[in-house]
Amino acid sequence: MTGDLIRHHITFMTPHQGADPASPTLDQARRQIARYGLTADPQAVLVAARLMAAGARLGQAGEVHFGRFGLSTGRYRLLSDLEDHGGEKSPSQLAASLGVSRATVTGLVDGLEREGLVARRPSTEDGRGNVVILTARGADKLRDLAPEHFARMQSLVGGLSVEERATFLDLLARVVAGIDALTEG
Amino acid sequence: MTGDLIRHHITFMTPHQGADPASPTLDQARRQIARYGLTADPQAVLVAARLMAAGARLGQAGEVHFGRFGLSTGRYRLLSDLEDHGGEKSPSQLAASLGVSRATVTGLVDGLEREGLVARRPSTEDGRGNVVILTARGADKLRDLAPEHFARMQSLVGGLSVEERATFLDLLARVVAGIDALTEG
DNA sequence: CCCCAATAGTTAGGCACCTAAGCATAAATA
DNA sequence: TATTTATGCTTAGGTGCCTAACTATTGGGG
Repeated sequence: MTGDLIRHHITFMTPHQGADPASPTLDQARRQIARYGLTADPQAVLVAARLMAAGARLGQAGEVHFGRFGLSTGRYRLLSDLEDHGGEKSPSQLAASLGVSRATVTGLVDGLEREGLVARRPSTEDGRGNVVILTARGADKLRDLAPEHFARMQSLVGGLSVEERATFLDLLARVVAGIDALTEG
Repeated sequence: MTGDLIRHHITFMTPHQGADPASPTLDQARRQIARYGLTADPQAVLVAARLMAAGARLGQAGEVHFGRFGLSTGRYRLLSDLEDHGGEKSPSQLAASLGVSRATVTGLVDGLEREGLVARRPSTEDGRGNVVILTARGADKLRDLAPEHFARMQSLVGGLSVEERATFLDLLARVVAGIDALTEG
């Protein structure tokens, strides 16, 4: 029962057909810019808006995807990161490599521990530290979901050729580099 | 990375130089695929993983961005959508155009109403319905944040030329179309 | 040697998002 | 017309993410 707490997310998400509600149009961008007499480039604004919308949709789809396995994106990433590092890591290290706060790691580990996929052990080196370890059940879970997981990841970008994927990867990296520009200043 | 919301815990991250924590590498993808003897294309998996990571980072950066104005991404989108439709719309319509559940709209409107940026009025046509209206304060808020908002949106994609942005927009749209493939089946 | 700053982890409070269940009212049907 | 079904919105409960504050331990400087 506890394992299904996340699963219920997958029932919803009626795939919107036709006009994507969360996908802004060039006209919208133009109108919004014109409304206040600004000089921004509508195309640039459109790309940024579409990107943010895509990110949100992708995030939700990711939750649905991992929900199939009784996991969430965050829990999967933690499990996977643990596996990549010999199945043992401190919460602080996990927070750093996952790019989330330590408080978030506490919550993720709480959930995974309830499911028996990881366990906490006191650190032998640091009296204040813990070590999160991947249990046999956790390793099994990763092994079981791997085939479907990777197949679906592939299908996500299946609409692009190898060359297009390379291009996309390059452009995406440069946009990601621009994220700081969005928050700085 | 994403900004001030997360920046602080980077400061106490182990002075680990190197790769962006939340950005997977090709080697990681290869290793994960090899671990279970799968046949997935590492490049495709990498692109998908990077995209999801980018989406998450972008979402967080967006929260930082809108946080500057005392808003959140969801609240801004609701306000903006309202403005685009004459400043008046029902919660159901808002939910549809924002691509979120009606329950989420209830929460967003609750918050915006507390701030005085929107107001609820009973519908004159449907006894069970409400109408959410943009208040003068809400319109002011949108006007005030517009210059900085659009400037930052532009700077997000400032690293790309006009042609590259067009290419990116096209590729992004095709990946978005592949999102359904991720959840279907 | 002791005190205090830095660090590890958790807890508390907040927002956004979800599903499911609860009301109220409207529309459709018997 | 009366009953059933559908729709509009809210509420309850759950998850992930955050910041800030709190506890415990480590370790450096007076």
